[in-house]
Amino acid sequence: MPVTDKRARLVESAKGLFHEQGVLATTLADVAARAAVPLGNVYYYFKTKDELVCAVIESRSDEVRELLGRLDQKRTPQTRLKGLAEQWGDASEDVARYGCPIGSLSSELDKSHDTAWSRADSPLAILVDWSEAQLRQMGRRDARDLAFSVVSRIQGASLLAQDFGDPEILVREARLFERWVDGLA
Amino acid sequence: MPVTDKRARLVESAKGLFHEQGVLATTLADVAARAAVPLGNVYYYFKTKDELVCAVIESRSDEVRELLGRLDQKRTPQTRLKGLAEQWGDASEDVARYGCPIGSLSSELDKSHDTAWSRADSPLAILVDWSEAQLRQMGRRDARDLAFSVVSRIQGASLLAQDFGDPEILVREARLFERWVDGLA
DNA sequence: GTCTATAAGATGATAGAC
DNA sequence: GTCTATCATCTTATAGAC
Repeated sequence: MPVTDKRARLVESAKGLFHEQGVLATTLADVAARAAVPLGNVYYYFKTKDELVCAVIESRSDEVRELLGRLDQKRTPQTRLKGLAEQWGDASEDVARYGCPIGSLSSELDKSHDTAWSRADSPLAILVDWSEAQLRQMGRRDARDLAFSVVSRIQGASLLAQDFGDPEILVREARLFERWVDGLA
Repeated sequence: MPVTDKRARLVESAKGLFHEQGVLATTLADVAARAAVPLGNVYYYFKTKDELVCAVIESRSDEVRELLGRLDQKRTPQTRLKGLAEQWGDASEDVARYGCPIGSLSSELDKSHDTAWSRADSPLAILVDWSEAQLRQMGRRDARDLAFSVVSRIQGASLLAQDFGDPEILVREARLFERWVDGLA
């Protein structure tokens, strides 16, 4: 399974289309077309559509880890947590149009019990674990519960922003979130 | 378009299957089978699959209005809001398995821009409006923003409970939510 | 109103030439 | 490694008998 340019292009294409249209609504012909790869050639890189889905999940997880790595540069756990919410606020236009790239992906895939994608390394789980670490550094005993709360609010706000088609919902919730973090001390 | 027993059975069947498998993953053959109605007969009641989807959305909206009507019996806006979160806590097993029936439905349909279902009467919008009314009765100037926060938290927790396959996440978030409502006063 | 049979089109996947 | 052509299947939707 060589890592060629075409393979990367296919994953990138699928990532975008899965976000915009959903996984089930996206055909391999769509993916191939956007990547400028002939349909039949897709099967050289991915034996099945499920395999392509797995590759997309992995890629999303990598993105999340990269983002968290950048946030880790910030000095305090409080600013790091606020930086997380800020990220969704910055992407609010995109999220309002198509939903959160990782939330909507997880939501759709969790329905099909194809155990191909294990829950262990879900992108959402990475976010929760990281948030828990920040809250623990802040001395919170209930770090785990609060971590779920953190990701909950971001994901819920993303869903509403999408449903109402209004990016401002996400921006306002990010602001409320910042105040909440300040209140934790 | 007569309202027969069969029509009701088809809507009920679709409602369940859309929740368990998603809208796109559910075929009209599935819906017909669960409703014990021959496939061809489905088209007497619904000209297209989209029409059936609209009927399901309407039915979900009715369910929400019914729930909120029951909660309106409670004495204070605080207990009414807590009653809302309690509802999701009670259904946590189901939500952890298949996601929130209205959240996952909205999330999936918001991707397909088929304007067949107007955003005006989305079940989520009904929840937000009602929450806003409660918060306004509590004297909050920022009632609208907080209302989005209320529904956000419930929806976000539902998504995480589904992704982690753990109903307790929803129960714990409901508990945190109750404390938050008490702190608003 | 009800149901069977089937048309029409799309989609995942494969065979095999180059 | 790459691509064309195509198969097999599934799914929405319709035609038309009862």
